[in-house]
Amino acid sequence: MPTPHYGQPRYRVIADDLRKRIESGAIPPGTLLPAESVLAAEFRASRGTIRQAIAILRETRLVATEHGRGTFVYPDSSSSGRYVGSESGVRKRHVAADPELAALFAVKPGTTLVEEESVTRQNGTVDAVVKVYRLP
Amino acid sequence: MPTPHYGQPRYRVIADDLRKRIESGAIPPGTLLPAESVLAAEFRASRGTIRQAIAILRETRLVATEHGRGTFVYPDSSSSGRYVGSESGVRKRHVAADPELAALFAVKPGTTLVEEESVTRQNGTVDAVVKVYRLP
DNA sequence: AGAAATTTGTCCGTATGTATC
DNA sequence: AGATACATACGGACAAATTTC
Repeated sequence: MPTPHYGQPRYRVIADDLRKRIESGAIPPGTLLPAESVLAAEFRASRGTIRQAIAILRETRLVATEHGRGTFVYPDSSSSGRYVGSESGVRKRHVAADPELAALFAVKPGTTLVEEESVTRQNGTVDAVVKVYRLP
Repeated sequence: MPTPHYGQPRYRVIADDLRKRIESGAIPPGTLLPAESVLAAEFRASRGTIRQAIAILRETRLVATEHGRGTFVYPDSSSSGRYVGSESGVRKRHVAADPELAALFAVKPGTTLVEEESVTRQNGTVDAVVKVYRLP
């Protein structure tokens, strides 16, 4: 079989499919994605292609992968998985205020806050992660 | 031949090597990197491994790749870190890395991180809470 | 405690598609 | 048109971390 990738490449199509499953709640936050080998069988794609798809979800911070464990869906990602910054490395999302933040902002715990996350690097390695919380 | 990758994986070693060539000026800004096939021959690695290495440099914004053309060295971005030292009350403490922070810092979840928290106010009311995470 | 199974990580070789020169 | 270079995709093999038995 040849390798035609008309329009979108397969790994992007697969990534979109998985993203929809996550945002729709079909794969709830905090749970594991099916193993790469399982996804490969389901999509009839090679493991490498599946890994490319998951890499996209990882870049957008929709999931996190751990060696030997699997790929987890991040908490939050179901209803407000928006990625604003295109390439700037700044990611904006809505989070619920924990008791500490709630006290600082003088609101009830659980109130929605805006979190802006940016990453600074030095020689390619992550130097610091900065999170800024504000009221919407 | 097996596939032993003691210590660092090959693609990271190759990425470091290329990064040094760029930072030393051996590959001047604006010029092309050798083609992937050439690098593959030089490092005796597969093209896939070379592509993994270049992907790292791309994430760091050290190079940019264009389809059919090649991989260019960025015209120097040595932007220094911009720091706005707020004024007051910087609170420092140790926290355990959640999966997301762990992934960013490339450490195991649970690893100790230093968290610096500062609060900016306007007329006494909290405007924003800034949290900076670093490795100890 | 230890072995086996599972899962992700790395690496290779090959083939083909697509964009640029 | 032809050559060159990057992009996508496959399949296989082994390494390393985790979980399960």
